[in-house]
Amino acid sequence: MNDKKADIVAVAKAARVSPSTVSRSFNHPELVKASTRKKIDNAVRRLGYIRNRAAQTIHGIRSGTVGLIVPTVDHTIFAELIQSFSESIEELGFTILLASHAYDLQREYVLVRKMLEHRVDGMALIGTEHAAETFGLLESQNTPTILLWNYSDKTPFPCVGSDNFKAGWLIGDHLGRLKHEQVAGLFPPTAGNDRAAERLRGVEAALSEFGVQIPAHWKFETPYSVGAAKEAVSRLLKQGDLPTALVCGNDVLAWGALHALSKAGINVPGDITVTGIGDFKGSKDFEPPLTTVRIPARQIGAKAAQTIADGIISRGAISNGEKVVPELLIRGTCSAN
Amino acid sequence: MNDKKADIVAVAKAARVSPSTVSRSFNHPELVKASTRKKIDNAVRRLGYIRNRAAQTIHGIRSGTVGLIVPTVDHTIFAELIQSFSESIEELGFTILLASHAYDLQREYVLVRKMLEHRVDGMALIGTEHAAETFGLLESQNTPTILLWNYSDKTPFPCVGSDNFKAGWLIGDHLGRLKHEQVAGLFPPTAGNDRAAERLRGVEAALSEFGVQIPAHWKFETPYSVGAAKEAVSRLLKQGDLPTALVCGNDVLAWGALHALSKAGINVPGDITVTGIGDFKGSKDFEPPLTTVRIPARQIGAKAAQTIADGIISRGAISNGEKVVPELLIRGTCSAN
DNA sequence: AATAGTAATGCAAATGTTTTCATTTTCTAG
DNA sequence: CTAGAAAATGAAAACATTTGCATTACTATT
Repeated sequence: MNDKKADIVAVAKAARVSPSTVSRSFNHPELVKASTRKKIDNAVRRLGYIRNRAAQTIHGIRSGTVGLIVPTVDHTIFAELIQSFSESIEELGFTILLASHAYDLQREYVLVRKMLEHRVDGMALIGTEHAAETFGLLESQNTPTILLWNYSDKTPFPCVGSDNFKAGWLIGDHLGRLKHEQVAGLFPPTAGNDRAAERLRGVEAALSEFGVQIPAHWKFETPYSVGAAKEAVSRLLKQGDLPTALVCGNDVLAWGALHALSKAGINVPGDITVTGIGDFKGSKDFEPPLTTVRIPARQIGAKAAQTIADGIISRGAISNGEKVVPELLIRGTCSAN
Repeated sequence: MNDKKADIVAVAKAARVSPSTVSRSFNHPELVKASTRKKIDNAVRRLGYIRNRAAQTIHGIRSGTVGLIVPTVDHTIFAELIQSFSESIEELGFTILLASHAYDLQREYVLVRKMLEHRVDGMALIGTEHAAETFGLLESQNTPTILLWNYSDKTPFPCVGSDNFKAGWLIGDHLGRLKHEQVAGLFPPTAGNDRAAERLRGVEAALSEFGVQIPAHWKFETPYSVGAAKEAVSRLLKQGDLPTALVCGNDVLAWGALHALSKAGINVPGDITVTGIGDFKGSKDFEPPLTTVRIPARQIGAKAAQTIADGIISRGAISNGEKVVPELLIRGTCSAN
């Protein structure tokens, strides 16, 4: 009986009104008499009718979706961001179309195209560095777009994010003040990752104000993983001489470093100072608690959702984004030299 | 010039063919002459035309989207799963619609409805426990649906997941063999979380075969977070007498426990044995490395994507799901009593 | 009781595609 | 060359909605 399709016209028939009235009763309920509305609601329930967004979208009505493309989901950084973005955007009545590009900006372009085919109402991308075609495409379709996580004012679309240079700088400056001169660095690959690149620049800039440099043999580039960081630090330890401080490009790398040091019986912060960036979940409760820079993912996600929703509703005219301020969190892994 | 909309008919006009031909050239290129195809491709490029999925979907053509609803994105467990599911499903030509319900099954129902409005081709949900209406809805629309992460054969839809009871059992059994008799437990809330509940049951079942029980004052229920676990274990330590083993419902809780013990100067595994479940990223490289049960998130995600895609393509007739076997990983945090 | 004004509804066109069927074009072979 | 087959294209209907405009049904006022 109900394994036939349930259109709006089936509903109309069942409620003994015209399809137009049914449609109106959904979209402009104030225009239809209460008693009629009740008849329609009953019919809807009886037939198990579910509205068809696709058929609405065709009329230039918003699709109610927002595209979100991240490098990967399973880095703590992004997971937290996605979660808060998703919560807020749902709250605002949209649904997320999600995809990941594994730091391949060409793949990102393809994904953006795909989302545009789905007629997303807006797009959110991570970072400020993207293929020129990606920007071009988004501009030509004038899709409200927002850049997350990093901040810059030289981008074609507004950003909601932190100043990653500043984040790195805070660490470098802190270490400088603590009189560290023998500093090692552990950073993720910077290709296709403007966030990491900026942080490293920031650290180095601040340190150089104190006349300190990270020597080449103490610069380690490792993938984003506890294991890789642990292994890299073990390598560093084998080199013999120990730096007095180890700067890590993000908290996950710092965790790995701390494990390696713990394994080697080296005391933190007694023998060596360690810092992270990001203040991921768990860093506060690490033992010892990790000194790091807070980049408030939840706040960025929520603000971004709000901004993009505004942009969608006001047809394209997106407000100016927001620069959220990174904050140095001094905890247990640092000591003066 | 191109700020007008770019339809298929605009393209047709520009290429001097009929809309039908343009459509065909996209969907059945073998039916249109190579030279014509080239003309069309040029026109497409010139006008910056992007296909409209919504308009296709209206014809009963697949929307190319799959809904994925998780309790939350920012738990390591789910992040890893989402990532691999997303990679695989993209590979197969679909895009994910993502939402989270924060362990509120009623909210989940609402989200499923919303996704059905978007005419997702399939749905993936976490766990086997869902609102009756949710199952009813999915059945009545006969949307290919798959249940992830947990496994059971009493569900209306196929599952791809692990036997969480077995996972818990492996831990309990291992501890029993190691002759532990004083066992404490640290578990997440089990309401709306069949996975956690099953694991706890499994642990207790295995222990009881050795005549061991977890006494009430050593049962701790804490939210999923390193901080909460750390705090709970600190409380346990204050109670005075120490168990010989501490079973944690998942690796994150185990991390928190290890930090608390480290802080208190209690040696693991010398003074106390600690176990996790899940084998999250980082557990292997913890110091000491965490004994846990591997539940292969990536494998589950990939298999699930494959299964749901098959189900979609073969119109509903979903194959039988898959039970992936949990595996005990004996690492550094356990010792015999 | 008639009229004006408003509230409620219906009709039909429009939205951007795909697809069936019919028609035209091209090719092959006799 | 031409018949016939095969290949390529086009016309029009269909898909599930929304909406502008026209119509009908009420309500209140005289």
